[in-house]
Amino acid sequence: MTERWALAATESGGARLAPLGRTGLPTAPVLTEPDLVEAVRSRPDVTRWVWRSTTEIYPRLLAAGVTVARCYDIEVAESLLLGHEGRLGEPRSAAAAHARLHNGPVPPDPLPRSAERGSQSSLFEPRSGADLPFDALLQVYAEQLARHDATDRPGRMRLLTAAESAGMLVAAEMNRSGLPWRADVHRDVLQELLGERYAGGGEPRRLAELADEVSAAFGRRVRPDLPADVVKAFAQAGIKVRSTRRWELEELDHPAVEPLVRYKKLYRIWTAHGWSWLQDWVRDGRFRPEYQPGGTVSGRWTTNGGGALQIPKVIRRAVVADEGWRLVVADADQMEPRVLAAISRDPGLMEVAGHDGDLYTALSDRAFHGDRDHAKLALLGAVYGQTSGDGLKNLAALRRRFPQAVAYVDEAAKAGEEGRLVRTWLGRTSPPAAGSGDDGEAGIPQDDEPADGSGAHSADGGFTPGYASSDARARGRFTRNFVVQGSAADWALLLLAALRQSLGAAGLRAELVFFQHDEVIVHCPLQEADAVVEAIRAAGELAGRTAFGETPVRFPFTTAVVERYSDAK
DNA sequence: TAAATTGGCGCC
DNA sequence: AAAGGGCGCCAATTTA
Repeated sequence: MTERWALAATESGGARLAPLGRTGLPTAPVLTEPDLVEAVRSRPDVTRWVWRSTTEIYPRLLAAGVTVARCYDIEVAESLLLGHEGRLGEPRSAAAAHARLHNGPVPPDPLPRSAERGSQSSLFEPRSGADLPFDALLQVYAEQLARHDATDRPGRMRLLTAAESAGMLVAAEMNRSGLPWRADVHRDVLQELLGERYAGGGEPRRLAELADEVSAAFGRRVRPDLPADVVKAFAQAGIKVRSTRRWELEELDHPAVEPLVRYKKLYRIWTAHGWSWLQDWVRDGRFRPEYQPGGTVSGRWTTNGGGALQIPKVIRRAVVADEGWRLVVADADQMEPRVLAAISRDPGLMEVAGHDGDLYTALSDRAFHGDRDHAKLALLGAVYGQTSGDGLKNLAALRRRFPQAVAYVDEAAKAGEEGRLVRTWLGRTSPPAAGSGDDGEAGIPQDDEPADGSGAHSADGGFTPGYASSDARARGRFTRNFVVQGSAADWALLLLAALRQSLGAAGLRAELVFFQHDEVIVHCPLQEADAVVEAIRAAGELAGRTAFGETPVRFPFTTAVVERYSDAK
C-alpha cells in the first residue's frame, strides 16, 4: 500500500497537500491546513512525501519530533534529470523547471550559500520558488516522472532520485543529531601536539619552536608556511626544489627537512582543526557540519563548513560516545574495486570481489604472484588514470587478467577525451566538457551495457584522435574515475537509505551520526551495538543488490564497536 | 578593496 | 613506489 502525497509549506506555517496517483496528478482536491507539522504528523500512512526541497521542509518537521519514511525531492530530481539530459548548470529550482515547462523566462538559481567562513550564521537559504503555486509544483512533478521514463534507464534513474532524496533526509537528520564531540579532549590533543597558545595570538609554542629549528637549519629566518620562502631558502642552500610538497622534501638531504615536515603537519591541524575550529563548530557536545548530499558532481557528499570529511586521524580522539553508549564505526572494504567489478561485470574481478576477505590479496593471488601492494597499485592506477611509473607495468598485468574491467574504465576515459558524457551505474551524469558550449549533441551518453574486452578498442565508428590535448587527457582521467567513484556513491546512498530504514523499523535508539564516502558511524546504547552491526551488514548487501541487481559481488564492512572514534582501526 | 587563484595537505 | 581521481580549508598572492 503506497500512499504518495504532495506537500508544500505556506507562508504562514501551514500546508497545501494532496494525494497523488500514478501519473503524479492529484487524486483528490487539494487541501489547505493551518499547521505544516500537524499535517504530516497526522498522516503516518503516507509512505512518500513529494516536496520541493527537503532542506526547506524537513528541518521544521524534525524540530517538532516528526520524521518521515521517504520523500521525493523535486529540486534534487530536477538536478539529476538536467544532468542526464546533458544540461547540468541550468537552473534547477522548481520555479525554473516550471518556467521551462511553459517556455517562460527561467529565473536563475539563488546564489549558493557561500557560508561566511567558520560561522553558522547563514541559516536561511534563499527560498527559490517557495512562492511557486501548488498546482505548478504538481505539474513539475508529473513532468519529472515522464522525464525519468524517457531516459535510457528509467528504473535506475527513479532509484537514483529516490536514493538522493533519502540522502537528503539522512543529511537533515545527521545535521540535527550531530557527532558526539568532547571539546575538552580536543583541547587536550591540541595542547599535546601544539603546546600552549601565546597571549597575543600567533603560533602556538610548538610551531614557533619548529619554525626556529627550520630557520636555524637554513642559517636565516625562514617562514615554513610560505612555500615561496622555503623554495628560495633551499635554492640558497644549493638545492633546487620544484615545490615544497612533503614527498618531494623527503627526498632531500638537509637538516631543515625534518622540522619543516613536522611543522607542516602541525600547522595544518592548527589552522584547520584547532581552537578556533572548536569554537566555531562544536556546541553542547556535538559537532554539526552541514552535510550536502550530491555536493560533488560524482555524487559524493560535501559539507558546507567544518571540514567534516577531512577530520585528521589524531583529532578523532575527541569523538567520544555518550556515557553508556557506543560508536559503531563501519568502513566498507575496498569499495571502489568491488564497485568496478559490479558495473563492468568482469568475470574474473567479480570472482575476486565475490568474497568477504581482503580483495587486494585475492587479486594478487590471481594476477600478481601474491604481491598485494602491486595489485592494489595497479587497480587504483586503472581507476585514477595513472600515466607513468611502475603502476603502468602493473596495469598491463591487470588488463590481461581482467580485460572487461579495464575496458570499462578505458571506455569512460575515451568518452571524456572525446568530450562525451559518462554516467554512473544509476545514471548520475558527468558535467559537459568545459567549452563544449550548449551543443548537447556532443554528449552522447555512455553505453548502458559495459563494453567487453574485444569491443573496447573497436567500438563506435567515430573518430579516433591521434593525440589528445592535455586538457582532454585530464578530462579522460576525470571521466575514468567518475564512473567508479560515482557508482560507489550510488551504492553508498542506497546503503544510507537502507540503514536508516532498518534502524527506524527496529525501534532502536541508535542514530546515524556520521558519513564519509564509504564509512558510517552509528551512535547507540551499548546493548544495541550488536543489532546495529548486523543492520549495517544487511544494509550493505541490500544496497549492492538494489543498485546492481543480482551480482556475486559482496560488500563487506570492517566494523568496530568503540567508545572513541580513534579506537576504530 | 574584494574576489579569484594558488600551493599545500587533510580525508576518501 | 610514484605523484593519477574527488573534495574543503587556510593563508598568501594575484587579478579585477
